[in-house]
Amino acid sequence: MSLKSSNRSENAGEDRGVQVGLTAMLVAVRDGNPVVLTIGEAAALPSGPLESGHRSLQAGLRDWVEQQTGHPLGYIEQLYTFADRDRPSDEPGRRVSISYLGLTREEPSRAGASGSWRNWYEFFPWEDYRGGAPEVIGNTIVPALRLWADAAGQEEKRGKRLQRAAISFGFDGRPWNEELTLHRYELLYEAGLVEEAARRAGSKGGKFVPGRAMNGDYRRILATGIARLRTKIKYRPVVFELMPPAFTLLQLQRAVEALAGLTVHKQNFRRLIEQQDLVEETGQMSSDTGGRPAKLFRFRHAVLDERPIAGTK
Amino acid sequence: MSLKSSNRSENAGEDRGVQVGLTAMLVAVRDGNPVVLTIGEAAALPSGPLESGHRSLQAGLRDWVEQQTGHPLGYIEQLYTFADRDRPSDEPGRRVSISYLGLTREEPSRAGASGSWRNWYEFFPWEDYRGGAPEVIGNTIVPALRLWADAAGQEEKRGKRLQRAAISFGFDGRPWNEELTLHRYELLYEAGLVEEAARRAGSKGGKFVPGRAMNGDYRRILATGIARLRTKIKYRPVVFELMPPAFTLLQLQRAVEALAGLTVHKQNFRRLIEQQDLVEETGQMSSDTGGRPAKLFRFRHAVLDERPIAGTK
DNA sequence: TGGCAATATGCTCAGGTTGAGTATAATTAA
DNA sequence: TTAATTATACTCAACCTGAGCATATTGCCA
Repeated sequence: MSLKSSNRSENAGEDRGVQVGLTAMLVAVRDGNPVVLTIGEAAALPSGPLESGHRSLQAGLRDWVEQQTGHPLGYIEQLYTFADRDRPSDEPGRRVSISYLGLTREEPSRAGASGSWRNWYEFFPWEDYRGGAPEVIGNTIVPALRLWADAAGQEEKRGKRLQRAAISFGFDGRPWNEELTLHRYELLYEAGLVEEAARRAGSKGGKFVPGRAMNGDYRRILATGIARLRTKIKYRPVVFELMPPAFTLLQLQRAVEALAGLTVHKQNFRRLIEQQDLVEETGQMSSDTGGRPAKLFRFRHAVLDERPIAGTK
Repeated sequence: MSLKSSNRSENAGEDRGVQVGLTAMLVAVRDGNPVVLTIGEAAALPSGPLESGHRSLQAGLRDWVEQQTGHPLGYIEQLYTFADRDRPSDEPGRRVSISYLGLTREEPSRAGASGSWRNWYEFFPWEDYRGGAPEVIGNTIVPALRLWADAAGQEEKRGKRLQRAAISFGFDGRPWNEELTLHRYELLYEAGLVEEAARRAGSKGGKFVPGRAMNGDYRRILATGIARLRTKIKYRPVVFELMPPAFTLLQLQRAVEALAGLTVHKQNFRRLIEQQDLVEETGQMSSDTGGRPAKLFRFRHAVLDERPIAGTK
């Protein structure tokens, strides 16, 4: 491989190495809402550099999250790796971030715990369809995206922009697709409708769509995680990572709805869960339903061994 | 964040930075078989370090692949990032690898092209179900996995191992699931049935399952890419990245079958493709079918803009 | 005490999707 | 001329899915 050595001379930067950062999006469900663990006024996610003392990427991540939030990590999976796009080019070295999605039962915070749990719809108000189409879409987003489409020079480009916007946000007769969270955020970013985009462009101006902005790429990581989770609950029983040991079917349904940002048909939901043998009765009943008492169920952990696909779809 | 500074003193290694490697699994379909681009006697994949001259991760990857193989990259997507597990702990610094999947129409190699295209079933002979269950599964793999299960101490552990093996490889009455490629490779690795596992453990011995081994984690990356592709063709029209500009429906079907390692029902396949409007007639006919001439089709690129989900399932 | 609101739970049904097959057409090679 | 090979149209039963109706238990309140 003579190529390597010939190339090396041109790029002195290589020897300096690269800063590798680990970032976690930690999710729980609280009071029927999806929440994420944030630090620093909800503008950042728990994160820190990969160090030589870390035995693995996941071990490093656990280290940082526990140090910064006092919260232990349960189920985690890798989301995406990217080179920071907000990094000024004159800085020495560069930064690569590896992001992870973690699921947990949100327990009462322990000694030394810090950070705050935020409803993820604070960051993405347009993603919550549980009460029907969010008003922000019709009031603000669609008009703004129409303006953005009109700003395209040629007619053809205008049509493409409009079509993409309509598919992403479900207007002009198109259906809402809850899995497109990342597409939607990227579209808003491209259209300059989120603060992060203006920040990067250097321009402070513009009118932004509602929704709390974050530092760097953090909100993008959230969007990636939401999209991943919304896809994954359909074919893997990951919701149960977010549930207490015993729960009613309605509680389970509410958790799924919280993540998906959609309501589902109650009877069909129960049919789905039961015919897949995802749960078993504990024998107990819950009486604090506000109506007829409900059976309590627990997750059948054996399904993890029994079948490669099983979920809430 | 006082935590950071307090931590930094304990880990001098952090300042040295980390070597970040970029690795590509480049896929094409040739003569109805899936092929991957390898270098160095088919024991490695095109790869190289991220350098400061690279504007992005993808740009860096393109650089290395073009230098090492002379082949330009088309469609690419990120696969997974991992810290090398074969790295001796006494080496300074550490290495992080970011792997990508690339799809291309395999064109006649250009000037300066090197590397060789290999049928991916050379590396995973047990993954090709197109001619029915591969003999290697019944002859070699199942018996070896039964021995491995028996070697478990307790009865309960033995049962779990056997169940996992049966699910992965589709025996004991369980169906074959072509998407479990990565699970299968990891199971064989855990059972010590692939050369890479023995290499890592230091032991040279053991009898291995047929299939060409590779250096480092390369075969694991291949397994990840195959699994990703087999999942993805079902809901995104990525097969067309691998097809020539015009093709018959049977050629398209053969490409899908090559990737999935399965045969499909011809009439139903056509129904699926046509009712999704994935293709349009070119008006030409192909006469070298060996039978009745077939209409030639091209991919309707507009579907990429029209719908978020569309594929061969 | 009786009615109402809220929830739980069982069942039906129409429409669409899917897997598998039959039937027929148009070529080439022997 | 026949057989082999591929293309293409159509059918059908089984299953899955979305939507709704009906009834059962509870707490709360007038």
